[in-house]
Amino acid sequence: MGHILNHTWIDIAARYKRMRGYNVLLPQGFDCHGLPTELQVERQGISKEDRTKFRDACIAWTEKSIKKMKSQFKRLGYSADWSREYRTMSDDYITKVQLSLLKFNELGLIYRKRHPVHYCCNCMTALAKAELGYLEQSGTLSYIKLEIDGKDDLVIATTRPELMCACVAVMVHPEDERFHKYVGEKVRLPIYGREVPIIADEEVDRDFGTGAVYVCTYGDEQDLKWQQNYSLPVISAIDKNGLMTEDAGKYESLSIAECQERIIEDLKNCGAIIKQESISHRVLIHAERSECHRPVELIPTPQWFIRIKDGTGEVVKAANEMDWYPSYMLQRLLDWANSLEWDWVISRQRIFGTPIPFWYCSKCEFIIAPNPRSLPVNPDMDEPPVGGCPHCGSKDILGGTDVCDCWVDSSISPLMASNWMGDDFDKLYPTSLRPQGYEIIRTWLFYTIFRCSALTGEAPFEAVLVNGMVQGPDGRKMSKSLRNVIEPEEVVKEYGIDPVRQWAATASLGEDYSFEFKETVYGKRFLTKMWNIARFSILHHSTGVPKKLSIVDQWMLSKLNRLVREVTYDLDRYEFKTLQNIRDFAWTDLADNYIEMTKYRLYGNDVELKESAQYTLSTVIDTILLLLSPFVPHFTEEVHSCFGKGSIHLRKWPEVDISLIDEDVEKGGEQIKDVICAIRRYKSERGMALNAELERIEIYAPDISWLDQGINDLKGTTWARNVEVAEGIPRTEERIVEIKPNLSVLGPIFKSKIDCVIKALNKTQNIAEKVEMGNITIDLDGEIAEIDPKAIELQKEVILGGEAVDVVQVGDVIVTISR
RNA sequence: GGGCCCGUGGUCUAGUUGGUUAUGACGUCGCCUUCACAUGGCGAAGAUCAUGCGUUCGAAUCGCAUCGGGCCCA
Repeated sequence: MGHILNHTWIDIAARYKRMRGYNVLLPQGFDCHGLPTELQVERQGISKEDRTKFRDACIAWTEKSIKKMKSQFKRLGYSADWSREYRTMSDDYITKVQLSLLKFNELGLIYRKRHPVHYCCNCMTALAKAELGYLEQSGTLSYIKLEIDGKDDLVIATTRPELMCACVAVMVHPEDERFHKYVGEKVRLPIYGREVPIIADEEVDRDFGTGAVYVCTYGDEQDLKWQQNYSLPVISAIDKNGLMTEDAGKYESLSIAECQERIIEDLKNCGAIIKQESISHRVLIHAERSECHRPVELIPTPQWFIRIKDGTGEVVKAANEMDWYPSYMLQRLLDWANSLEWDWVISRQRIFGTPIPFWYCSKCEFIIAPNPRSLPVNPDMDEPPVGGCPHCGSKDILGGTDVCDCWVDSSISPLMASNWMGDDFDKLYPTSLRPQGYEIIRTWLFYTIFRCSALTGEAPFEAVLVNGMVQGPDGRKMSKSLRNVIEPEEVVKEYGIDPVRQWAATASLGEDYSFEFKETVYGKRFLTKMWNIARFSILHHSTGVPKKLSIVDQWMLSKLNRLVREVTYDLDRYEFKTLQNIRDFAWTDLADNYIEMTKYRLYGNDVELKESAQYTLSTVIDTILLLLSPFVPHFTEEVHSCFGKGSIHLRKWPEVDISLIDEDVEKGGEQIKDVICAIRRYKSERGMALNAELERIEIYAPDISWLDQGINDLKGTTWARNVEVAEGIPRTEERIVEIKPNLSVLGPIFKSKIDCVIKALNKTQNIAEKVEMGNITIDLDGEIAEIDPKAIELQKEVILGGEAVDVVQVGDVIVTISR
């Protein structure tokens, strides 16, 4: 459903822009590489031993998924330029990704360095964060005494004494008075005899253990952070087989558990352990998407990096120059960019991905890039591009099995969509609009702006459109365990795709949105209603231009043009929920009011009146279909074909005719409509048929100029034999029940005295007369104040004057009805 | 712990340059076969606008705090 939301939005935008005369390129590609696919293939029982076979299985699985997604997009009516479809696993795409990395290397933005990865020694594999989980376990917390200068000592608490050999510092809290005097000193490690510094840092938890903690490379991610922040050395205690390294000294080659047992014994023997207690703590394990559930180690391994930290300034500048919908989403990117602490680790120890296209010298670590003409390359299989290291001459040139983080692929997709290195690139780049879920602003969007700007000198898009997450009908995140997952297929099967598109259109920018069946129910009902409106219109369709339009026609056309103006304004801002304005107009203004008010003309014999109604109705339905066509393309195409005008999707967006928008006309039409509605309601309340005849209605209003023009409409629509319109009030009495001061006018004038003003107005005698005379003065504790009569509205109540008529009141219009 | 966002009738939702009676849908209830439409029409009930304090003549709307939820990050 997330894809449906996102793709409906961009499709509406594309269709709208095409109608506005733009030559739109709507590309679609598929991001193929990544962990989920590998896990799917593993689940099929295909082993990673044979990397080529495993990769082929991933490709096959992905092709199947793409086929399914593509058919979903096509069913949606997604108007992509399929001839430009790209797939990140294709040779062509891989070539461009590798080329982009070659260029980054020329710019000096690529480097190789040891960096810890989460590693499962049981499965012998590096893990992504998505595969990790925490397990609450009981363990032993050991209090270990460390000597300072041979005279004083400091006690730390740890659950991992076996990592002692990798200890590079001891941390305390800067405000912890117990340790003030030690900060800057060094402690000596027992058994190893090495000295490490004592450092103060605010992130130390003073309440845990003794308030002093040792940093090992690496016990956990906090250790990593401290190691980086204080540029501490890195010592590896554990190898990929889960055995202690030579740095562990006499414990070398022992397993982690054996080492722990032995070192505790040795520490006890030398008196370094002063206390042990059992605690419950969280242990990082290989938990998600796996049955392994064994603890995970952080093991320093050579990784490839892109130097990104120094480039954040340019990303911030580019982001600031883009249009953001909604605007506040820019803040997320800026916040992330400005708080970036590390460079981007782009290598992954996986199989299904773009190979890192570099070799390196085993002696001097010099990075060796292939000739761009030889791309795509796979350093795992291909011969190195040189016989010896250009830097030190060593013949020992190594490739590797690392592949790229999948964001490396997708972060050049705007270049791929714009045919990078191709002949029309300058015409297509930068792209206009990027749709995006808010959850990957800090990854995809950030990397994309950075990479594309670095490669072309220009930001990849002019505007960013951010959507929220789709939630289940219960308002919670869709998840299999909550059993609230809705598949698009089941919804489409029941309601059709256009109601689903309507659901997507009414979501707010950047906000989470629940999928609800009632929305598609409403969407489908609207289409049924619209279908019937269209059917009615076809019966009365005419292409003739009338000599004269009635007040009701002018009212309708004014409201129609106002609608076109509003919808155009909204769509220019990607406010797709403006669909609701179109639906309200079609249902209420057009179907309930205009059509009902014109039936008497359409079925009548007066040719002139009939022609003007036919013309107006035809114009309105045609315009509404155009406005709806980006939202419900299948439905509008079908209806449009019934009018015999070819494809609606080749037509232009309606122009606003400002000359037809007239506030006075609208007020007049509204008054006629309100009277008619009141009489329909009157009939309904009394159980009368709407086409029941009435003997006579008399309409009284302060200003009858508009009602006078609508007298035929009033008569024809209410089925009254006689209609009279008169100024003033009928032979009834009216009483003022309430004075309604306009606070938005009087408030700013009188401010805190407004309460006194209202009281004084309520006390004023003959207020109705004074309002009509245009002269109101009130006494505010001796101070005389003048009030503008326009700021006062009188609420009147009509009292029957003894005659056998019913009275209906609409605003300041009074209608008497004789049955 | 940090950043951003959200909290409006039973459910979902519109509305934030402060201003008169808070929008609509779904659901509920009542009435109506009417010449496009019963997949419809007309009407009714239903809201302490999360809570508290503040700014203001006036707060769903602005500020602060609290509670609850989401996403990303640590």
